[in-house]
Amino acid sequence: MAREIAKAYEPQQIEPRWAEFWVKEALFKADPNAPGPVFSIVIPPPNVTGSLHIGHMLEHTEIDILTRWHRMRGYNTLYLPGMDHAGISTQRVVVKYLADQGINYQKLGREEFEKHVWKWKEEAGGQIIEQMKGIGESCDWSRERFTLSPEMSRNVREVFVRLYEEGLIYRATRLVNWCPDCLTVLSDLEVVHEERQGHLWHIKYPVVGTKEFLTVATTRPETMLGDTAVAVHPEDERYKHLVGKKALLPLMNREIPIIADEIVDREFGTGAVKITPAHDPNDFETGKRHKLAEIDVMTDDAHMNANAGAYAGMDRFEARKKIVEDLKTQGLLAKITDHTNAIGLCERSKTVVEPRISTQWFCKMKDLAAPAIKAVEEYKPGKEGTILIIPENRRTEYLNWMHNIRDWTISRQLWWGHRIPAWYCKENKHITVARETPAKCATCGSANLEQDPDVLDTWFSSQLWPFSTLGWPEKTQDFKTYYPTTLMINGYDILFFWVARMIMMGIHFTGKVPFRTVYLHSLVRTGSGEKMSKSKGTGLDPVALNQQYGTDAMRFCLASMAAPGTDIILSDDKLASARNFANKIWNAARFLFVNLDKFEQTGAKLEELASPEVRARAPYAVDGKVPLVDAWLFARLAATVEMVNDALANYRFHEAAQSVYQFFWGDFCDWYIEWVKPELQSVDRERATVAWKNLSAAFDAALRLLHPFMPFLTEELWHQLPQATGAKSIALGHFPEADARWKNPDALRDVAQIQEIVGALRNIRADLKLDPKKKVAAEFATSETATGRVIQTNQEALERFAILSELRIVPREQFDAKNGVVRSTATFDVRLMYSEAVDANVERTRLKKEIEGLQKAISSKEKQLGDETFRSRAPEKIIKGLEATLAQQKIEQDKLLKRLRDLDGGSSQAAGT
RNA sequence: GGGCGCUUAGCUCAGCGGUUAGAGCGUUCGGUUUACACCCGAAAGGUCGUCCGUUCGAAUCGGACAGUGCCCACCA
Repeated sequence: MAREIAKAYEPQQIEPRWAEFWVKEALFKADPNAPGPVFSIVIPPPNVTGSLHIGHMLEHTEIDILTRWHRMRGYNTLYLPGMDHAGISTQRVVVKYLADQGINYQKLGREEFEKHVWKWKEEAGGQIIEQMKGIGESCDWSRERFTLSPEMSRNVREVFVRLYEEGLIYRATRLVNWCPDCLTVLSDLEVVHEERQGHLWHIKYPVVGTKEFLTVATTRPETMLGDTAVAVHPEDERYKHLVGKKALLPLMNREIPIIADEIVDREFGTGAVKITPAHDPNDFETGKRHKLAEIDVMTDDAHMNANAGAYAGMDRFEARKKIVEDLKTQGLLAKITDHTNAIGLCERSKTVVEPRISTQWFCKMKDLAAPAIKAVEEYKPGKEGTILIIPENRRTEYLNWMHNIRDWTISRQLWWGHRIPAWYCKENKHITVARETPAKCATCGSANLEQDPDVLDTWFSSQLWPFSTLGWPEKTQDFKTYYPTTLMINGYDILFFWVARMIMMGIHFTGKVPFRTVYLHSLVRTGSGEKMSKSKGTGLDPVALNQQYGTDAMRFCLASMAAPGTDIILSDDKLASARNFANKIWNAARFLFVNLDKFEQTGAKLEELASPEVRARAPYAVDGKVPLVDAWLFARLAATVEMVNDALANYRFHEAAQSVYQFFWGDFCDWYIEWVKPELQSVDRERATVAWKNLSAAFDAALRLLHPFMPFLTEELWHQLPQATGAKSIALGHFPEADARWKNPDALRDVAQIQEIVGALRNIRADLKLDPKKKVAAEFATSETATGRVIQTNQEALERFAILSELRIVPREQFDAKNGVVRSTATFDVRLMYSEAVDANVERTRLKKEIEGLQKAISSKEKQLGDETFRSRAPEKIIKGLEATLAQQKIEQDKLLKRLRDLDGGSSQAAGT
């Protein structure tokens, strides 16, 4: 069969086929009863509204690399996919979607709206799952989960009720973060702070019964309408006489007390502060201490309400302007100064958050946090119940945050989400919290019940993800086998939102940590270092880039940049480089297949040359001896496998990627393939057969090594290798092992020596600008007998690589360093016998530079070795190493100096000047 | 206000106590070698931000400073 294979790798032609194949064949379906050690990972569920962005691409690449790698090494592997219902985000998206069609969601009513969201989810949502399938993630699609499915709802209610019964969930009236745009309360984490240039307005409050004014400074004049006191520091001499008196609140003409409280900072502003308990967290506390009234002056959507007198109905910022104007008119505005402060914005809508008094549900965190802190603090490798967080600095961040954790506002004034399982009786407002809708009030027995209209924070259900997706609270086989999960990979931006809470809930409800290791990956940033964002137009679309460069190239590129702890800046350059690598692999395969066709034409049976069994027995020998380059390649392969295994075990994706890149391109293509070309075409069929067997075995191993990084390309090419029946996918095959048979330090050393000699000769040729086709003779001498033998037995390859007409090996003492162009190292001398005029000046400059470099190295070593303290304190190994290198460098330098002298001696002749 | 990073070749970044500091891209030179110009060969290019310290030895550890980025934080 002649293999038709495109000249350049075209991922677009290939990827969809395998993506479909992997899904259709349910290739990655996990079996909890399968043998082997377990590797389980649950996906950080992407938002149902989302499409794949570059951050997912990185995260999923890392997850999928590790998943495929484990699976190929015989682990019982589960990669569980799913999505998050993403309360606020989704509700916002669908509200807008409806509004675009002229539908007001509030008029629709709750039930109708929910139906619309589900419908929207079926039609437009979940795009990301299709995209994940398209990029070939090796998930078990039969276990796909959704945080708002009936099973998850049951779990959420279970958890809520238990926490309520344990007193860890409670209802209270507090000052909370209110988003006037989303019309819901937010948790502290959902408020993002931003430094803004603002002002400090100094406002004069007349003191009742005197001619005095008390001037307060505020950043938010509009809230003064709700002031219920003015506070000064009890020790402040300036104001002591006013404490106990009353101030007349400007614009409202309401008398409010002047109180003393230690919270006031005498240094800040005027040292007097207006107290607005309903609109400021500090003031709220102060108000409680002094039993002040709380006057809310705003509506849900941040307009002034009836309590705001003349300003009622105005937007809060308009009101601010108007109030400042009015104060100015009345002569009560003392001054305005510049002031920068960090204001809180809603994470979703970027609206300025309004602190507001509200009755909400909270989760008490301190007790839940304690064991979760312990699990991380007491981490030791292999110690049950402890968790490793990588990188290290995130571990510290986690612990700091956990030690200072505060209660979590879990209710949301939304319709999309898990409805709070609490009912109130209309008569007495008693609370009944229950798993199933109750028939009557648990306290008074009233049947007149009304469910709490609110839903839970999205993260309340996501925090249950690692166990709720595996069948909890039932002890299913999945749960028994796959929980605790092995690993959690996600971005450090949701360490507190999600990871911390999963750890707390996992421990609390299952008695076990939810995962053994957390690896927090980098964020992908724009060229200017900002976090990529679609709204700012700074995002890169991975789907388009995958289309352009190929998913494998994208994966490889991200992996090769994913050094732990540093963020990634992606660029076209790097993607192109990865794409070139894919193409390189493709073309190496083409080379292989061309040979394969040639072999078939000779009547050979491919199965006898390269069936999996044949491949597994490589490397093959000629006359009882494995050819040097084959031994070398397999030794390099073993070393690479070890590096990759070690790197991936430590989440060092960039090192793993770099190793396979170097192996495939540098070792396999540049040296091995070039080396064996003549053997493959050898008329000696036996010789050619061995070369073919070793080549195809090496290629097969390389494909398997590459597979976790580049699944599509490797799957495609692997299927074109001669297969025994029943081999379904490379993904189910074995990852290469660093086989003891492959390890071969001698071969590594010998080929390195040859590479060095070839390098020296090529360097001469390039210096002389020799015609690359012109074959020239060379002379070689060495003091090492082993090297001499290696050169002799590999003379043909050496001549080919250095384009020599012949390579003469001479005894050391017969080596003529005076003619031609010479390169020397401590162990060998090599001379290109090129008689035409050599520019002596160029040669002299090169020699001088090299000698200078050597001299620097020699001097520093001599100095160090001459130092008695160094000799007495440095380890033996270092000293011996230094001495050995020094000796080599001296030999080399002597040779170079001698040549420089020779050159100077005959310079006028050679240079022709 | 606290905390955490980063500063290494023109660019983007690895390396994080030991011998002449690496990669990719870019640059220069030379190539139509029948797998690949998404290629092959060669080369140039760095006092590892500055200063001080620890050490026999520092790009690597500690401190200060200067730039730069991020996270946390209820001083109006």
